[in-house]
Amino acid sequence: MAGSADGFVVWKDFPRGLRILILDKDAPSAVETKSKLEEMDYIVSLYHNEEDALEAISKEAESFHVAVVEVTTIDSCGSFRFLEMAKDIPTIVVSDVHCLSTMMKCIALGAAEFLQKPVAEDKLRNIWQHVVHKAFNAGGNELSKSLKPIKDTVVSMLKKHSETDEHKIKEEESEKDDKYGSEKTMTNDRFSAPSTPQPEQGKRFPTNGEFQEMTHCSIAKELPQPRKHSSSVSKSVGNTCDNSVSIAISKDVLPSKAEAEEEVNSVDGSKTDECSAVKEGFLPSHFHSVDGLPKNRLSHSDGARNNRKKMKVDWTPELHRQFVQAVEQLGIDQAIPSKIVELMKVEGLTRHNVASHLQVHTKHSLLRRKYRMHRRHVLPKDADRRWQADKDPTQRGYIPRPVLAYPPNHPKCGAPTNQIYPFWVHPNYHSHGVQASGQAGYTRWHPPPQSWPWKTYPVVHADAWGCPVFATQYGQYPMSSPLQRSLLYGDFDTSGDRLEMSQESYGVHQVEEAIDRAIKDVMRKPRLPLPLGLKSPSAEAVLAELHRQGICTIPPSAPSTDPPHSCG
DNA sequence: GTGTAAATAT
DNA sequence: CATATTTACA
Repeated sequence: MAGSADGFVVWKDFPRGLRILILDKDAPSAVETKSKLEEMDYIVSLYHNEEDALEAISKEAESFHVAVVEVTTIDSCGSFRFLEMAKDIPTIVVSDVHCLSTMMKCIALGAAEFLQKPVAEDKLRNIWQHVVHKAFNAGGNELSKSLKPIKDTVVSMLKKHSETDEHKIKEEESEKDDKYGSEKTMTNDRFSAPSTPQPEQGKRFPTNGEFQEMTHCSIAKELPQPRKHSSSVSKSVGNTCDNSVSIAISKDVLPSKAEAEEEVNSVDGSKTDECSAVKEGFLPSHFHSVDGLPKNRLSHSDGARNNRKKMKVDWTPELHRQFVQAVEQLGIDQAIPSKIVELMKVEGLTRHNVASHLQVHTKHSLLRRKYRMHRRHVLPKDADRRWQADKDPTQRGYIPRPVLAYPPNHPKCGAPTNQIYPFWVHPNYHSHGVQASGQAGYTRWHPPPQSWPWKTYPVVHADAWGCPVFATQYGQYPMSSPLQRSLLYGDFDTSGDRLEMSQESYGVHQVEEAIDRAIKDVMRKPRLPLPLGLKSPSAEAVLAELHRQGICTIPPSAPSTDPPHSCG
């Protein structure tokens, strides 16, 4: 059944046509198994004694892709012998024996899996997995001729695995789905072999208290039989809903070693889902360390569900990190989804994914929202152009921008910062805060009243947030680094990002974080009617929070609030 | 394509 | 129940 072209053979309808050898003395059950397998389009050869079986495989090593042998309490020697002799063929042992030691022995002898009889149809159906496994783990050198095409096929499928393949796969799936749905895999007993390396979303396996960066597959929950096995890499066949292309390999790796190994990789074309299968770098290495950027990986490897439904991106700290980096590199006014995606160079990650992420991590912060609003209204104008003009990507990827303000007291803010924006600085600020703190160089930036961001947010009503509290705060602190950075970092642990933000943005970061929290805090307590309420309480809360955070730079700008001047 | 808000899934 | 993601829209 294997499409026979030469060189790169692609197995059409892959599992179909796989040759299976059955060694079973128990005629009845063996015959039954045989017929079942044949129904599944496998080519089956049944042998009743190891002699014949061994002879068969010895004659032509390539004759079979998988072997299914029975082991009985009475006479298991033959089977054991077969196991020993047929190391080259993935062998599944089926048996009535529930003896752990026997099972172990079989496995030790090389059995790919030990299945209790009666063997569920699912197991049989997915028997091909062993072949694929073998194909990918045989170690490129000794890839038998029969395995080669399989590997090629799988790789091929994984590569494109886009629309095209899904069709075929889908067909098969559909027909299987039905069956799966009704047939409960009878888990024979607690000793039953590990079933299917289920594309199980590698729920993170905590690794030495460290971060876990493993493949995280996102699979739809439509798994017929959501069985969970933690076996990350195993030789087992079971029911996989996604036959064919989803080989999810989860590995427990130490973060540090991350570099050494390739991460998930995915098919680039597909926008909805990708497969991740990486092992020994067999898969097309879609990764490329990007300049500057740390190696990119899409941690959210995803079980490529046949149904190109939707996959969820697992924003692991790592991924997020990349995201942040991209954003900061782009600079605030260029940090748009599409560009971020590009920069991230994470395969499979879509613009949408990024957009969402961006949204969340920004929405999260009212500040950011304000910024956005602001940007939207202001940037398009000349102010924007001016900035754009200075654009100089060479500078560490940042786009230098006019310094608008310095935080009067913040130590870290003295350094020249290249990205300071006149964020949501309320007009009043200019008359109060600026003056007070002597921000001489503050650019004249008076956005038209209508463009004030917070007018849109009842919660952040101007009356409430009127510069006194927030605007002022912000006016005080320079956004020394891309705003995103701060905000984004605020959401995640920044432990590893210090490098980047060390000199200039650290303080800012804290400030923003503090403010962010304060806002959150306040908003959580809707004591007063939002439209006009927040004012006093919010100011207090914010200030308090700021203080608590050690931010002591509260300029004398808040008319309604007693401006705490400094603290420690 | 972008930015949001609403819907949903977790 | 809150958060995180996706989907739908402007």
